[in-house]
Amino acid sequence: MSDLKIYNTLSRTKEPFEPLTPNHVGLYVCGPTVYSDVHLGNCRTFISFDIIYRYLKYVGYKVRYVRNITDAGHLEGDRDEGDDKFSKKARLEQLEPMEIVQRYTVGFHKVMELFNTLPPTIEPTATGHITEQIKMAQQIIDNGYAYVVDGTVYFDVEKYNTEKPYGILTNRKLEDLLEGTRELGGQDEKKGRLDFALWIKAGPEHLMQWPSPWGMGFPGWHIECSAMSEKYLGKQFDIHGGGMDLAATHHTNEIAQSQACYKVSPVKYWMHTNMLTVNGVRMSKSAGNGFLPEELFSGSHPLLEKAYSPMNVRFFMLQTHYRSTLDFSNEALQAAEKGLKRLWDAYEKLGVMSHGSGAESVDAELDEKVRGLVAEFDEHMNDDFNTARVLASMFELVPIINSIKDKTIPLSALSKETLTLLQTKFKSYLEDVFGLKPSNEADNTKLQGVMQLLIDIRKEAKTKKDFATSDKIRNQLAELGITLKDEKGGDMSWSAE
RNA sequence: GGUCCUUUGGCCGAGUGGCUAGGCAAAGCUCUGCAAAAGCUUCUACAGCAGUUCGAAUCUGCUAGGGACCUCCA
Repeated sequence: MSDLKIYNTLSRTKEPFEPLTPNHVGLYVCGPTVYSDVHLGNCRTFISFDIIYRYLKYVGYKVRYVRNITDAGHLEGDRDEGDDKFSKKARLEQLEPMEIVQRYTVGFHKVMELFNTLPPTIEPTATGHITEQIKMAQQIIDNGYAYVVDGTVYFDVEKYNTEKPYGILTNRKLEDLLEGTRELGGQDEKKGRLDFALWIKAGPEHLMQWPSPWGMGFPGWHIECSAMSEKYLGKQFDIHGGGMDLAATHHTNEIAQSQACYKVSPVKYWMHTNMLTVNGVRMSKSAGNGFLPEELFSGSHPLLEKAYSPMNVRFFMLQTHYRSTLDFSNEALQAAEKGLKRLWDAYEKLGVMSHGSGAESVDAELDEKVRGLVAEFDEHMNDDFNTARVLASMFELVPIINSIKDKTIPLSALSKETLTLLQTKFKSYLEDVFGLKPSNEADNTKLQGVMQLLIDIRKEAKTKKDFATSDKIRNQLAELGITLKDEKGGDMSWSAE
C-alpha cells in the first residue's frame, strides 16, 4: 500500500511497515490520566499520533485508533503506600472521584479539539473495564506468573525473565535493572524488587474500589492498557504508541503482562515520542514548568511573551521530528508563527489559481522541479513520518507559488496536470494529514465580502490619488489585525492574524 | 551508580558517507504614492581530539558538555 517505514523501539531501527491484516491498522496510544489538566507535553504526544493516524488513513489504511482514558486509581508514590490519585485529589477538592474524572476528561477533549486532533475511534476508560482487568490478572496467576499477597496481586518479574527477556523494549538486562532499583525501606511484601502490582488491595480510605477474587481493590498501574488493547485490537496488533517516558516501565510491563497471559508478543511496532522541554528541562507535572494549553493560547503564563494560537503550536511541533526533543521558547514559537503564515498565504494563493484556455508554454524544467518537490511529500512521510522534511519541501515551493501569483512566472509555465497535483497535494497535506486549518476570521464569508468592498474603495481612492482615504483604510484595518497587501498590477489581498 | 540518547550556522531545527534541508533573524536590490507583503541575491555550520576511507557533520574510539530512564508523569 505504501513504502512506509516506522522506527520500532523494539529493534531500534526503521522497519518497513507491514500490517498484520492487510489494509487494516490497529493503533493503541496511551492516553491521559484525568486527575489534572493536560499540559503541553502530553499534547505533543497526542498531536504526533494524530498526524500518524491521519497519514495512515490518507495512505488508505482502515485504522482502528484506540486511546484510553485513565480514570481509575493508580498507585501514587511508592508501591505500597496505597494511595490513589483520584481519591487524594478528591479529598483535596471535596469532590467525588468521578467528578474529577469528568471535569478533566471534558477539558482534555476541549484542548484536543482546539488542536484539531481527530478523536480516536475508541476511547475506553479504565473504570469501564474492571472486569477485563481482573480476568487478565487471574489468567496471569493461573499461568504462574503472578502471586497474591494479602489481597494484592503481584507480577513475578524474575520468573517471567527466565523465559522471556523482561527488559527487551529498552534493551536492559534484568541484573542491571535490579541494580538500579532502590531499596524500599523494608515494607516489602513482594518477592522481587521489580515485581509490580496487577491488582491492589484497597483500604477503607479508598474512594474507588471494586470487588475481586482477592477482595476489594483497584487495578494496578499497567494492566488497563493490556486488557483494553486486547479487547479492542486483539492479542496482537500493529502499533502501540506513547511518550518515551512510558517505555521503560509502563510498556515494558505491558509486554510482560500480555506475554504471560496470552503467550504472544502483543505489539509489532512500538513507537515513542520524545519529550517537550522548556529551556532545556523536561516539561512535567512534578517540575512545575508545564504550560496549560489555555495559558499558551491566552499568553498568560509568565514565561510567555504573547499568546500563541493552537495552529501555531501545532505547526511548531510539525517542524521537529517526533523522536527528537522539542524545546519551547518564545523565539522559536514566533519563528514558527511567521513561517506558518508564509506557508498558509502561499497555500491560499495557490488555491484560487486556475489555468485559462490560453495556450500552454510549459517550462519543462520548472514543471519537473515542482513535480519532484511534490513527490517528496510522500517520500518524507514514508520515512518514519518526517514532517519537518515535508515542510522543507513545501517551503521550497512557496517562492514558485508566489512568483506565479506576482506574474513573475506565468501560470502557463506549469502544465495543468502539475498545477492540479500541486493544489491537491498541498490541500491533502496541510489540511488532511497535518491537520492545520485557517484562522476563523479569514474563513468567514461575510468578512470576505466586507473586505472586498474595502479593497474596491481603496483601489478607487488610489486611482484618484486620494491617499488620505487609502491610508485610512489600510491603517485602521491594521489596528484590527488585518493586513492589506498591495500587489503587482494594482491588485490587493489581505490576511488576518 | 547502572542503561541509553544527544551535541549542527545569530536562533529553531532536518539529514544521507561524496550533491548548499528548511524556517526565523540579518544585509543589499526590485516592486511601490508611502509602507507592508512578495520576488531575487548574500550568510556553506556540523563539540574537541584521533582513527577507518579516495572522501565523513554522517562510521569507530577517546575526551568534554547536555539530557532521558532506573521513582507518579506523554
